Amino acid sequence: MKEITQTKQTRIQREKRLLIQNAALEVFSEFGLRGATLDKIARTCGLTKPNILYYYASKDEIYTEVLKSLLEEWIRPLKDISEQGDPLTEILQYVQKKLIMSKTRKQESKLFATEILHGAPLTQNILAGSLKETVDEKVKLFDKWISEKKIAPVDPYHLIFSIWSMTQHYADFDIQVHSLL
Amino acid sequence: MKEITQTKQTRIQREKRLLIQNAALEVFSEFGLRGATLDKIARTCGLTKPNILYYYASKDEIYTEVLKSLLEEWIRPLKDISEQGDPLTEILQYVQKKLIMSKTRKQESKLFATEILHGAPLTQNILAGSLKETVDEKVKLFDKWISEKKIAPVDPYHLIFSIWSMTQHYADFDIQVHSLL
DNA sequence: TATTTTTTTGATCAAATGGACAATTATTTA
DNA sequence: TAAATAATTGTCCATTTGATCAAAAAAATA
Repeated sequence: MKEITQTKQTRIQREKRLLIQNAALEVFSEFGLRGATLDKIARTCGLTKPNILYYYASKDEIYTEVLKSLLEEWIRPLKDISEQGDPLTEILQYVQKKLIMSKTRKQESKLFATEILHGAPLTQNILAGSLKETVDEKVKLFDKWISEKKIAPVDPYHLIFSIWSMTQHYADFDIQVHSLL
Repeated sequence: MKEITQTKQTRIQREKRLLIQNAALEVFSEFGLRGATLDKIARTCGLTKPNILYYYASKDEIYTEVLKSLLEEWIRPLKDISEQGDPLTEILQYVQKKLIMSKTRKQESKLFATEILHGAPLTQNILAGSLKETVDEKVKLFDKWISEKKIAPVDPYHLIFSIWSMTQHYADFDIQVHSLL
């Protein structure tokens, strides 16, 4: 199991990697990248530290993987944005979906928030990397809407980014916001 | 300089402590509590590590101190809230002031954001500790307004907390929000 | 200026931590 | 079932890092 580029994963590999990812999400979201330790992750998922490093080359690789699947999940509802619909309605619908996700997935939300607060270099890498194709399609659509003056002229990446951060925020401070208004 | 409870500080102590605090704010806001190292703080302010530990007992103490002065600064405009004025107007005025602070003090803003994301146990300690008296007065006023049904029945601490987090958020995502709207 | 006090630093320590590796065990596959 | 492959773990290592301390240097004080 040296090559990650292997096409086939064994059953055990799938299971254990998922186990590690879940534990890592929990630990990273609570302690941050630097505060999280391999020992904590290991303890959380009931594996040994070397065993974890058998599945992932490094702590950073685990973090990247977790963040990647987080972004993949968050990008998924983006696909539903339709060129046919009204731009504002379509975007608001996406916001709505994202809002629900933020509420039900607090840990992911928190991890992402920490990430953007620290400059989010990793997020941008992933967006420009493995998720590029997925995002590019909608970015084009946003650009089209912009050129047609249907929405304000913003960097589409920033637009997606903003939606994420804003919905995340409302989710995090859900209770306070509600009790206030 | 063993006793921190000393009433008199020397000129050097005042200078160096401030120097350390500024460096610490910079490093903590960029790397977080656990990501920040004494070496980084030392390098940033041009002192040696043991020298820093001559002024502060521990890394945690530096962090607490930085957060404390941050909270002190943020609480200051709270005092201007007047019992005579209209509750909503008064609170909104405070929000306005806080918003300006968030914009001009990005580092503090970021540090606080990281803090609340991680549950903010330290913030609550400080609020309930050394800043208690300062806050208590306004908390009473909020409670009064609540009993008079002039504002919604919320925990006043939560109210202050909410204002901080919300204004901080708008400050952090200033550019995106502006380009969006 | 002599003495005392404060400040600074080089050397060092212990604990934590990411990671390596060989040996062992479990699982697949032929 | 035997051989090969995959998975697991105990042990160990190097580095980082928070913290200590005694000795030296600087500053304040008498």
